[in-house]
Amino acid sequence: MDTDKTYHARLNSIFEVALVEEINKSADFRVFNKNEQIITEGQYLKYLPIVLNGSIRVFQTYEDREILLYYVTPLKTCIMSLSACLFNNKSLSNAVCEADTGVLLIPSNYILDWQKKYDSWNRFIISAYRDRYDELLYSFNDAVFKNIDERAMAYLKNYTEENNTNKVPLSHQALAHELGTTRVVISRILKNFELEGKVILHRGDIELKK
Amino acid sequence: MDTDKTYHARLNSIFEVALVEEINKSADFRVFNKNEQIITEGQYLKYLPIVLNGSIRVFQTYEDREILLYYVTPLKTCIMSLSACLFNNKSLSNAVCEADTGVLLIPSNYILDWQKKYDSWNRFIISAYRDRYDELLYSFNDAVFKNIDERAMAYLKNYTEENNTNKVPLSHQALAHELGTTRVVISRILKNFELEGKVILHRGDIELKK
DNA sequence: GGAAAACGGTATCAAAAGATACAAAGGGCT
DNA sequence: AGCCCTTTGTATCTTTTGATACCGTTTTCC
Repeated sequence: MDTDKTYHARLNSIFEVALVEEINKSADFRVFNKNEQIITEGQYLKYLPIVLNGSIRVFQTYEDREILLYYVTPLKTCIMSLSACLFNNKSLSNAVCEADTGVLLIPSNYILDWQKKYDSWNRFIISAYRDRYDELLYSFNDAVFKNIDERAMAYLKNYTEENNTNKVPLSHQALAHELGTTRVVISRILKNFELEGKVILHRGDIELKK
Repeated sequence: MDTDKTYHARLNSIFEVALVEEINKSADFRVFNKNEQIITEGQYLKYLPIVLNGSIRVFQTYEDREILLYYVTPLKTCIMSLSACLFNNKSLSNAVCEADTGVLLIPSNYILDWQKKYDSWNRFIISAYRDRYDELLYSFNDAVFKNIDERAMAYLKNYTEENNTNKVPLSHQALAHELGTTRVVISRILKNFELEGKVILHRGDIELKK
């Protein structure tokens, strides 16, 4: 768990000093447990969450299906919450912790306030939207123009690069879910990758060979 | 073409009075011709466009393919331009007029300025991002979870509802492009729709039956 | 230890979608 | 009228993906 110090240092790396002070004054810090549901569809929100450590999975449900939107990782916020807060709408999505997660809760009335006072807050908010949009656009293009095996390999490569490892700790089922397909399809593809010498399969994780 | 009056009335419907005055003082109004390219990939932007009439198609190119992002319609802005302006990055997309189009050009230095002064501007900017995100999310889910015939029908229905007509003025080729597939596939699907009595096909447009 | 759940392998069949090729019709232009 | 380009119709073949079923192994939990 974070000490107060590292948590300050982190905020200072993206916000101006005066804003960090305001945050410390006005925001609550809360820790949620792994698998705890923070937000449920239909709920009104009074706080904008900023993750300090851990990770939150954000998804919608549609016709019994869970539609993964994104993960909120440290120093990021959740644009679905932002939209809901700002326009005082019901949340359209759910948020569940992937791990024990420390979150700053910004009371929603400060959002527009800070927009008016702090450039760094403005950039933070806009970047949040922009980054999610780019991410989604990328996924969309992949989904429309690429085959699943390419998408799967891209996912594996991306994961290993971002997390600086060569093992992706997902079951076939979980990977299928990430890509919006079914377990059998993923098993088939991964087996082919293994035969081609591109990966080594273990129970519960996939090892990417160089 | 718009007179000054209707153009004022339009801005007043979304912005506070003081902001409309600032816009009139600081922004350029320009008219572009149909098929004129306003923005090219790689270009730096000094202005944020707000469309007053007409329509702008925004797209990226990737491996010889044109990837349609969205259309900018009246009283909307272009979030790709916004991102480029705000972070002083090269534009990642192209913008071409679909029709003769009147555009307000906001010098980029005013964007953050107005964020600090006007609630309505804040909401305008955030809504712009939110709406595009929602739009793209919707398309993404369709692409991943639905068959092309469903997507095609959804497109037709959506078009006729939004434009209050029962004819969609697109060639099969153009519709294929909208949905990221090929002409033959669309022709096949539309022919089926016709046999099922759902549409009537004409050269250059598709008529949706009730 | 034993039952239940999660995980992974694999075969078979069906459906969806893409690729290619060719023909015919419509519409504009000289 | 004659030419050309765009649009549409359609057949054939292949590839990709999904659906279902069944089995064996590993893990988890009482």
